[in-house]
Amino acid sequence: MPNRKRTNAYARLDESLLRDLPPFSLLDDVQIREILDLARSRRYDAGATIFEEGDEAERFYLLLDGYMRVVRITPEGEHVIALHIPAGQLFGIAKALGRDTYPATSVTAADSVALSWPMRHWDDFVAKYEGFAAQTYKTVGNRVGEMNNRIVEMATRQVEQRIACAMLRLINQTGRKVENGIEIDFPITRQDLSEMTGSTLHTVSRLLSGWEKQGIVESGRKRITVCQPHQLVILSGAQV
Amino acid sequence: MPNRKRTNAYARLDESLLRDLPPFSLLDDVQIREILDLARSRRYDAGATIFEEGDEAERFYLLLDGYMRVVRITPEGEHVIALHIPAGQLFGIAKALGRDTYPATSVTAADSVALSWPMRHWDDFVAKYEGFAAQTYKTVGNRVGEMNNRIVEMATRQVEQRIACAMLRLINQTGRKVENGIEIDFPITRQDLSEMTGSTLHTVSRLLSGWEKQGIVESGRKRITVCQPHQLVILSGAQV
DNA sequence: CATTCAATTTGATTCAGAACAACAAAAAGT
DNA sequence: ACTTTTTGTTGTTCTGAATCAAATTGAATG
Repeated sequence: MPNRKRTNAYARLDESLLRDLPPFSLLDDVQIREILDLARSRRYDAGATIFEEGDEAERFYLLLDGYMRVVRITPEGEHVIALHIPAGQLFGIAKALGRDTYPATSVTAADSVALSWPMRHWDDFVAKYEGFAAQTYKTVGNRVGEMNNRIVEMATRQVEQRIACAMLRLINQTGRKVENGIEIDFPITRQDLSEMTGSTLHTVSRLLSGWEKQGIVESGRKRITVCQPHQLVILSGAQV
Repeated sequence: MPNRKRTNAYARLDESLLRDLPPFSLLDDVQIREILDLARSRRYDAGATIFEEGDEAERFYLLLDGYMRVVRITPEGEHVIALHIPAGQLFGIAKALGRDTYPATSVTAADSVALSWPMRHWDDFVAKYEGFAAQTYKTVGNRVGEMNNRIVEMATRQVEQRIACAMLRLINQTGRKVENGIEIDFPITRQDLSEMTGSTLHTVSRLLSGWEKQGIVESGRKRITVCQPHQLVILSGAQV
């Protein structure tokens, strides 16, 4: 059963929220106010499903805080994490792909806050706001690039390298500097990592144990700290 | 060394070439003439490289005839076929992804003819021609969808299923009805199939031999005919 | 027609990593 | 405090598919 728990947000909607985000970076305060007035803000608990693959694409979203993952589920029920979306990015932008339904499921990986707009405003936004379309192309382009890399990776690298790549991507996107290295800034399980790499939690667990012995990482429950990023880069076969 | 052989085209540029293609389907003959006058037409031998990953994205293309593949090459020199592009579609549309360089290499899989335009016309086209932008989004969206499927496939299916999927995709896109089944309408090697599925030519060869014994396919040098598409669907685990 | 080269087949061997299995430990409920 | 559930570890087995190694077939070339 889909997990759709949500909490209403009490976040104060302030112009400064959007001013520095790429999609709206070229707008003046009046325009930003205009956009904010159309937006709905919501808080989502970690693990909440925002929309599911195949749903009518009714709204598009901007992740203000937290972390999202784009998941696809096979007929057999296996989960594949296609992509991670860090705060500040748009998601659920089906219209930008010429689609009327969401092509994948969106699940929060951490407690998150997102703005959203009815999809009917999409064309207006594209037409009206300087650079919005261009930024959207770029976002889509980057994601296409990432997916492309994933395909190459899956086709040519073995599990250890793929997991190293996945972890490097995560610490690049959400790494938080801590005492003994860089920590992935949201709860992440071995299972998650296996769903990002097309492996099994067992294999991931073994690999992490090995890396821990070598002092490359330090991990606990739903928590991974990379102590020697450089070693991971070497293991990954570079070219992240 | 990149293989860049080309032959100049003598194809007669006729309005009817574009009239029925999605990107230009809503235009009148005057507009189409306009577009054609800006286009360059060229013929490419099978195996020709049209542009390479990382090249300055100087032109965008429309494949009129033939078949293209989008290839990525790893530092180790392994080839991964990311995508096939059938006649009638745009390619090399870096601008649509907000990029200034091509994100992958384009190689013809068969003798082909393509129109192309300088990239500086891109924004004009988007602004000027009704539906061009929308169709572009759709094209991009479809490719994103395909890539997404590839990722899921690689993460969850084993080689036999992946190869079955790849072949089904090919016969859907370019299948030509022949006496005893549907033939892939361009020269394709075991190696090609392995580069589409992240496998090896040996494994592909064995699998095809097996399928041939079962009467599912019939193959020769650079040639594959699917006699029982339905069986392939079953093998693929459906969900192509 | 002989030669060369590319594509394919097939066998033998090896091994990465999945699958299976059991247990441990932490967290969350009751 | 006790049970249940979730998450993680680790051992063992087994197999799919890569790798290694030849041989064969067919097309292209001079």
